[in-house]
Amino acid sequence: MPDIKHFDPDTTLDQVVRLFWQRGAEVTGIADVVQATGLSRSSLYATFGGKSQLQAAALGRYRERQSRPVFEALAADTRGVPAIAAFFERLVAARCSGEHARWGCLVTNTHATASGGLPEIREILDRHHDALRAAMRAALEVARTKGQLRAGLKLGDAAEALTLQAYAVNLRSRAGAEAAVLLAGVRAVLDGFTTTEERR
Amino acid sequence: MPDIKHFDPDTTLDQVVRLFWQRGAEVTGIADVVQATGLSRSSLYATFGGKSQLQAAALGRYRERQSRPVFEALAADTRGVPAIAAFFERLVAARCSGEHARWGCLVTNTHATASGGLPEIREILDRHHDALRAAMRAALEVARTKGQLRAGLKLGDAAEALTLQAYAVNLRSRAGAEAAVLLAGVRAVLDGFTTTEERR
DNA sequence: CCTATCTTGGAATAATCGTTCCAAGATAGG
DNA sequence: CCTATCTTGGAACGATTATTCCAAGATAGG
Repeated sequence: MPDIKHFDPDTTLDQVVRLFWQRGAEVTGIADVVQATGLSRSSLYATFGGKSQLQAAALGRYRERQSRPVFEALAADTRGVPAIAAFFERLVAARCSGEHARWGCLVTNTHATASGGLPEIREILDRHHDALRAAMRAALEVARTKGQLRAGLKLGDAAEALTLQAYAVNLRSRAGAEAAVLLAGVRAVLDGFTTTEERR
Repeated sequence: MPDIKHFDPDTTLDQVVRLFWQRGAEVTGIADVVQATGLSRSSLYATFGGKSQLQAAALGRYRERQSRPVFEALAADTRGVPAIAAFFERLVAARCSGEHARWGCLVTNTHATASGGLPEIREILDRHHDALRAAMRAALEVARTKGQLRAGLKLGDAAEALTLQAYAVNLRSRAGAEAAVLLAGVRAVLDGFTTTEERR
């Protein structure tokens, strides 16, 4: 009997992600969302609830669409250290050029905002962190079996270090850092983890 | 002939720094500043100008009071690698415990906000980055003369990597990361830069 | 076609945003 | 003490904030 939605909530959420990602969720008003999506306040609130819920939904969508594919690609890449290197090369490229250049990472940005203090949001941040560290560790474990890693390296600590490095790349890229500089920093960390003959 | 200020702009700016640092500058309103400092809007605007200028002033004050002493201590510490280790130990301690626990770093946080896009602010961010990297490099150069660093390590790249690592520590600490985890990550990076016998 | 039920557009809400303005108060040189 | 000049308190500004509400529109089962 009832009416159905006159829009697609999925594509709407994608538009919201772009908005929050580029400008920042805190400074993006509902009016901006209304204008960008073209739909009315009623539909917006009926579908997503308040702004904080919209923010959480956008963050989840970002992880799903942007982060997860890359994390899975890293975990599935069986090359070891070159897999990690490739991850960072693609990361730096995405952060410094293309349509999302200078946008940083929505998850990373959220860490620094007031919304990052909300328990609901912080749980997402932690899940994101665990996911990236796990993918890093998986790649490192492959690297170890291939003898690419220096003796005595703790894989958990190394995975944490590389994950932190990724955050910093996201952060500095937003301020306009050069790709070559970021890549050189990452490479220095990675080289420190590998055996001498494995570096290139 | 004229009247003089009935308050001390210096202590006022310190209070503003605390406010912007803890809560975030974007979500902190002028009303909050008025309440925290106890002075009126008139005095605030007459002394500091608008909010964006107040933000820039607070950022500069933060660098002066919080960052500079620590950076100088790092650059002046002649122990080499232990100096860098000590820097990070104090950093993690300051970020995870004490009165500023979970506040992160005002400069790091600003990277992720919309204000970080303003040319005036971005220049401060870049100066901060250069200052920390220079201090790191100075410590690394001492370390090299002491034979603490592994052969082939590029000091500039290593300094950049450590600087990035510091940003990430600031970021993750705000989301409640554990000190031990952060320290283990940092230590992994640093160990990768040092000679085998120098690690501990 | 009718009607129950949802959706939609858009007005209206109260609160808060950064900023401005002015009269009243305070100060120090003459 | 007087007065020129700055500072201060606080009201007021229009714009924007997130959110609510309701009548009008749209849909699909009966």
